[in-house]
This record gives sequence, C-alpha cells and structure tokens, in this order.
Amino acid sequence: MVSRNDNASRTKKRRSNAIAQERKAPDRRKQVTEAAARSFATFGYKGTTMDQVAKLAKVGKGTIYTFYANKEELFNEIMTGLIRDLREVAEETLDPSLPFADNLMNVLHRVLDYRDRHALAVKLSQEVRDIGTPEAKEGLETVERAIIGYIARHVKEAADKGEIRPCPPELTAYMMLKMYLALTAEGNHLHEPLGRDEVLRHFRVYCIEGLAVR
Amino acid sequence: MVSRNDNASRTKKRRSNAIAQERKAPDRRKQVTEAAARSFATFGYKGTTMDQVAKLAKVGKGTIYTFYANKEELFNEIMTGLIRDLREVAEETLDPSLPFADNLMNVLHRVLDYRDRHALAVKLSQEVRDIGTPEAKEGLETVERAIIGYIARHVKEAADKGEIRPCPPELTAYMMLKMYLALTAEGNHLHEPLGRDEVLRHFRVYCIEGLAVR
DNA sequence: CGATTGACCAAATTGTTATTTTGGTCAGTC
DNA sequence: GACTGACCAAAATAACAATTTGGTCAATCG
Repeated sequence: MVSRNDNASRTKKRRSNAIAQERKAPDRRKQVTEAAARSFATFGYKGTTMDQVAKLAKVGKGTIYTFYANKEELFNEIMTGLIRDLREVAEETLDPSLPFADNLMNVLHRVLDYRDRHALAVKLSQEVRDIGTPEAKEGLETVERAIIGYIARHVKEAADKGEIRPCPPELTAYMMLKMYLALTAEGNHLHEPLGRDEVLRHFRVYCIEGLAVR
Repeated sequence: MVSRNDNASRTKKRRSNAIAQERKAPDRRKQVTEAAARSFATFGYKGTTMDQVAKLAKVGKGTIYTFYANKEELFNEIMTGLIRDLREVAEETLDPSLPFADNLMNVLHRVLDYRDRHALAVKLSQEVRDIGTPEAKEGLETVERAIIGYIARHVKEAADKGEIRPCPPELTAYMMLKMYLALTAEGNHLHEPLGRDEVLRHFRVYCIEGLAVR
C-alpha cells in the first residue's frame, strides 16, 4: 500500500529549462503514458502488464513507478485523459448562440468520428462483460458519471431557458447516454450496426422530437 | 444428446376423461412445470437442479424426463410461458379504437404491475451479469426478440396509419425496450429506482413526445 | 401394463495444491 | 540523480482430487 511514491503522480518538476525540450531529451512520462493508453485499449486492464507497458514505452519498469505509484493510478490517469479529451471536443464544438438540440447533435457528430478514442471504452466494456474486471468496471462508471454530469448541466440550462421541456436533468442525461449506447453498441446482434448518419438521424427522432406526429 | 424422450415434451395423451380431472389425479406435468418456474425464478438457471425441481414438485426425478427431454427443454417451456403470459396481458389490454400511444402506455401500466412476473427475468439478468450462464443469456435474448417483434408489428401498423412518424419498426421497438429497461433497472446506482408512475411519465416524454418544446 | 421412482453413472463442477506470472522494489549502473 | 532490470511476495493459473449434477433405467407400484 504505502511506498516512497506517495506523491509520485504529482511530479511537477521538469527542470532543465522547459523550452529547450526541442530535440532529444526523451520525455519519459509521455512515453509511459502513451504506451499505457495503447496497451489498455488493446489488451484491456488485466491484459496489460507493467512489463508490457515498460517494453512498449522503451523504458525500464522502475521508471514507470517514478511517475505513477501503481498500476491503478496509471490506469486512472488514462481514464481521466479520456474524460478530458471528450470534454475538450464538446467544449470546442459548443456554440452558445445555437439551440440546445443543434449543439447536442453537433457534439454527437464529432464524438462519433473518434472511433479510436472509443477503442478504450469498447475494449473495457468487453472486458467487463467477459471477465468482469472490477477496475475496468469502475473506470467505465467514472467516465459514465462524468459524461452524465456534463450533459446534465447543459440539459438543466436548456430547460431553464425553455429550450426544451422541463425534465430531471440527471435522468435525462442518463437516458441520452443509454440511447447513444443502444444505437452505437455493435456487440448487439439484435440490430445491425448503424452508420454515423443513421445514428444521428435516429437519435434526433427518439430523443429530441419524439415519435408523436405534430 | 439422443434419448428415448425425443418427443417427450409433446406428450398430448391425457387419457382418463379430461373432464373428470376434478379431484385427485394429480397432474404431474403441471406440478413439474410450476415447481420449475418457481425454482428458476428463485435460484436462476444454474442454481436450479433437477433433484431440486423433483423435490419441489413432489415427484421422482425420472418423472420430469417423461415430459421434458432435458433441463434446457424444461427451461425453454418456462421461458415460452413467460412470453405467452406477457403477450396475453398485452392482447387483453389493447384496444384497437385507441391511439397507439395510449395503448402503449396502458400495456406498460399493466406490465409494470406484474413485478412477480418480472422475478424470473430479474433473476436471470442478475445471473448473466454475475456468472454469465449461457442458457440464461440465450433465454433472455429469446424473450427480448419476442417482445421486440411484437412491439415492432404494432409500431409498423401505427406508422402506416400515420399515428406516429415513419420509423424503422424493429429499431424503434428495440429502443423502446432499452428505454423501459433503463427506467426500471434497479441494479443501477446511477439513478434512484423509479416508482411506477414516474416510469410511465418519463417513458411518455422520452419516447412519444420528445424533449423539444412545441 | 404403463406411469412412477430413486439408486446409479459419466460428465461437469468445485475445492485443493503445485506452478507460473505479475505488481512492485531497490541496489547498482550510467 | 535519472534510470534500469534482477529480485521477491502475492496473485493468478494450471493440474489434480473430491463432490455434485444431469440424465438413465431396472425395479416397483397402482
């Protein structure tokens, strides 16, 4: 449990002037983090060994532990990065002058393009399904909560502005995520995998406009 | 695989005039089937042993095999019964003179009351989640397909009549089922378990009316 | 005589022990 | 002092023994 690396992950010191990072001086931390991201996305949490990460990062195993106290912390960093990336995509797509529904569709549109970004989530879902790795499960739930929280804030805002009907924001965000997953999940033999445009079109109908004729 | 019981499940012969079933003459088949239904709902597929069923049914183990060739066939009968019951509830609730949306809500209303009828499905879902019993998984998928097929027929009909927007019936039915499960699934710590009325109210919004203001 | 039963058996499951793999450390190298 | 990889305890896996379970059928019963 305890180790000399209690504060390892918060290593801020990057001495040797930050600007002259130009050539050489391989950034160990980046190597490790990227190798880990690739490995987790390819082999899942269990399937990723620290030796594996070290080899992929072309780094001695001990080096990993100068940045991350243990495997779980390394995994957390990767998952946090996923959340950060998603939020970033959303943030730079959102246009406050547009209606909620348009923003929703635009963000969806962009997120759907990051198939590789999904690779991690897909692999982890499969891992949870097949062997139920607790760490993978918890990681995914953290991402879900983050996404739901993010959507919920915007739903509440839109509801307050009268752009959409009044509705419980959290539950609505939850339903949106579920619909998104139902439409995109390929591990489902109940319906064919849908193309990006179909996903968008159907999401609009089921979520925004409703089935009722008007 | 093969056995003397190839046609066991299709035992139709119930000699000794069918009417005088009044007293005595314990109906072995019924005993077995009901005991199995109770056992599967309580202990799941794996947790149910043939000895257990025999004891519950107060019947020798061999007797079970005069009606069902094996455990899987017995399980199938139970699952088929569940589908039949659900369809029956729907059928006797449906009123052709009412709009699609009203019928949908009415059926939902009635189905939500059969908590005990859900017990089997709930137990099997849990079993699939926890230990992934393939038979349980397949059984649930059969039920899902039946429900989706049933809903899809009515969706298509309603769409043809112009009662709802045009939409792919199968996919729409699939989404409806997913929404229902998302709203009712209690194994979900992402949101509180909803009461019957809340489920109904939200289902109407998310599925029929949509979030858009009109 | 056909319906019913429970001891019986092969196969699958579970419990147990031996072997290997893996997360994490740290003395030594560069 | 950043970095490494042989090293170790603990966890995972494989190999094997003991138990349980699905399914059978000769014997029994009504």
